[in-house]
Amino acid sequence: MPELPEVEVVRRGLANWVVGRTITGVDVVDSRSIRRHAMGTQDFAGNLEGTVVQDAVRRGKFLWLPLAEADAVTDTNVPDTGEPGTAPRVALMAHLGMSGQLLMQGPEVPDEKHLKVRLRLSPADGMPDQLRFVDQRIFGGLFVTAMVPTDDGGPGGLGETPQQLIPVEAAHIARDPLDPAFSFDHFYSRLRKRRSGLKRVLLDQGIISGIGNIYADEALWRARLHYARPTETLRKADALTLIGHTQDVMADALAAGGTSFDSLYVNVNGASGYFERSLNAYGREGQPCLRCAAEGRTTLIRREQFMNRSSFSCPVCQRRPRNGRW
DNA sequence: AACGCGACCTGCGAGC
DNA sequence: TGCTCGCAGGTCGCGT
Repeated sequence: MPELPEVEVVRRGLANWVVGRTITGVDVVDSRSIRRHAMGTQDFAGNLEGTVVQDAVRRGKFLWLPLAEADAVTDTNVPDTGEPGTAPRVALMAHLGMSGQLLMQGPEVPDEKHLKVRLRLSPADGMPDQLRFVDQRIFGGLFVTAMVPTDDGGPGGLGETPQQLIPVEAAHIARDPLDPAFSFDHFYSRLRKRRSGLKRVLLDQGIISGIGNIYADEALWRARLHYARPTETLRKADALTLIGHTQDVMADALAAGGTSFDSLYVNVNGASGYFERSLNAYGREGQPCLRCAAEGRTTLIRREQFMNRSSFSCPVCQRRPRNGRW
């Protein structure tokens, strides 16, 4: 399932293959994949056809392509800017959800079983002319929306050009740990104002983005912290260590081309990731904690339900509180 | 404010 | 063999 490193891999692929090209046609094969586009299929296609892709930008797990010269946007998601004569800047937003893929394919490649949307692109030397959105579980999707000014300045995501605009639907998403504009102090102050469990905050995309269930467990394991640790007891040094580990684990995954568990996820060029072999906690229920093993203990990774999902951790390295004290 | 939960989906493996 | 059931996951929106 794509998390931040995988989405970044896709973003880079889009930057290479799609930026500068014109969208010449749109086939919506399954309208469920554009259900966040309130005005429906015709409006979706109409807003895309004839536009030029200007950039590929990411914030957390949201990914978007700013579009030049789109016709007037009629999407009701979009607030009126009130500026007469200036159409709002629009973007094609994408979220990969659980199983979404963006694939560059030539016309000779048969439609994928779970093909949902096909964008036809103007010809470009040596590049396939279709961008396909393929999604088995349909948690992801595409929609066209307007962009509004960011309130926190700085570059948006890891796009190569500074972004002053962000799609309204991504405006509530916090900076991610790989973002050059990520501020640890800002994150820590927000964390300390929360009265919640540590993992809950790690998964809250409004406080820190890009972390999903897998990397949350991995970072907590590396930092030797329990998922239910009350945020108000977390010292700054511990938080700093934790964030350092999220950055490490994501950077490792990015270097490896992204994680893939079940071959649902493929990057924009169609190559699977292979980082899953490096996981220390996630999915390792009943297997030895490798850190304990290195220290001569045999401890088995446990699985518990937390936030209605599985949490994997080491019962020795990542202790629960005793007498309520951490 | 914090949290739980249902809805949205499909495929897969376990159990009968 | 074929059925049902539970599970996997991210995000959003609603109820408490």
